[in-house]
Amino acid sequence: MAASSRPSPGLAEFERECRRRGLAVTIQRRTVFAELARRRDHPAADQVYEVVRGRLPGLSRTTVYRVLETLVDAGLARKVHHAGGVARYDPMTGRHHHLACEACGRLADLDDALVPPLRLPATTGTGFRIKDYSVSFTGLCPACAKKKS
Amino acid sequence: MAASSRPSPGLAEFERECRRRGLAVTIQRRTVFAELARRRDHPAADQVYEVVRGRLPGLSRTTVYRVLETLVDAGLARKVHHAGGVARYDPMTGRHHHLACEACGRLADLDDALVPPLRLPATTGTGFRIKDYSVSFTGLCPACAKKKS
DNA sequence: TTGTATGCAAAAGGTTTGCAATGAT
DNA sequence: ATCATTGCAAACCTTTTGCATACAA
Repeated sequence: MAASSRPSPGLAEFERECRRRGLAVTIQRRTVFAELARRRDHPAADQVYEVVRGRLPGLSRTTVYRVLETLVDAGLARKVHHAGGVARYDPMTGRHHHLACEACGRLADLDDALVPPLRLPATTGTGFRIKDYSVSFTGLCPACAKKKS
Repeated sequence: MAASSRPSPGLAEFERECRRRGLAVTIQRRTVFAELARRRDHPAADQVYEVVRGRLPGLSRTTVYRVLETLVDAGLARKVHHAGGVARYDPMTGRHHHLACEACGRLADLDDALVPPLRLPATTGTGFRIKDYSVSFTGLCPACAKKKS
């Protein structure tokens, strides 16, 4: 389906970016990155931890938090804050948008190609320098829409 | 300036809504509401607490959290989650958008009239039922833009 | 008077930090 | 060999919860 067609950066790009920044390519970083890149559901740090620890016994939760933060700093991931107060991570790709279910909090991606392009408001009167944008569509996910009808 | 022209619900509307829902109109609720309605910077619960306690000595932080949640349930405020992981509150009004500074986390409102209307993506292929949307413009606030140049 | 709302204190997440040990370069 | 990274445990911060008291209706 269109909303999940968005490509994510591969391991090759990950290693290149680490080297470029002088970051050690550790097994923890590689595995966390691979798991995040694979997913389309904006996992929270803890969700990544639960999966990756299966492959890396002895992995520390702290490390997952630190690696995710490192990925954000390196421009390989984004940190997003939606309902619930927990930070969620999004593999970095081009502009894309979100569908947020107001009933259950589920979050899905929406490809930019499906959203009519938006002219950036030229002058906001605030002196704000706009670089990009992202649209949050709110409504009901299929499961919750079904429940309500 | 245009971005701050958005009106917010007044005390009258607040009291009417409380009565309609059988909520007691307490001094705490009135004062927290008034403070939130006054502000355009999406304060966190703690920021509201720090101000309101000045007017209401003995006010409990817990109460501020509870009152804000009540306002959200009553449709008088919105809870928004942007950078930082702390919940921030927005006096409820019509559709509006946000300017988020990616350097300092500052958040400002942007009136819907300044953003070209967006046709909702009709079929997303996901079965999602879209009801509304909000655009987050990211970039640099005036202060941070200045620092970087 | 009756039941809701508040205040306090303690608990409950999620996330960060200090420090010694480990591992990548 | 050297410095960054990891793991552990404890600290931190925001938010929530239980319960007795106070207050609006």
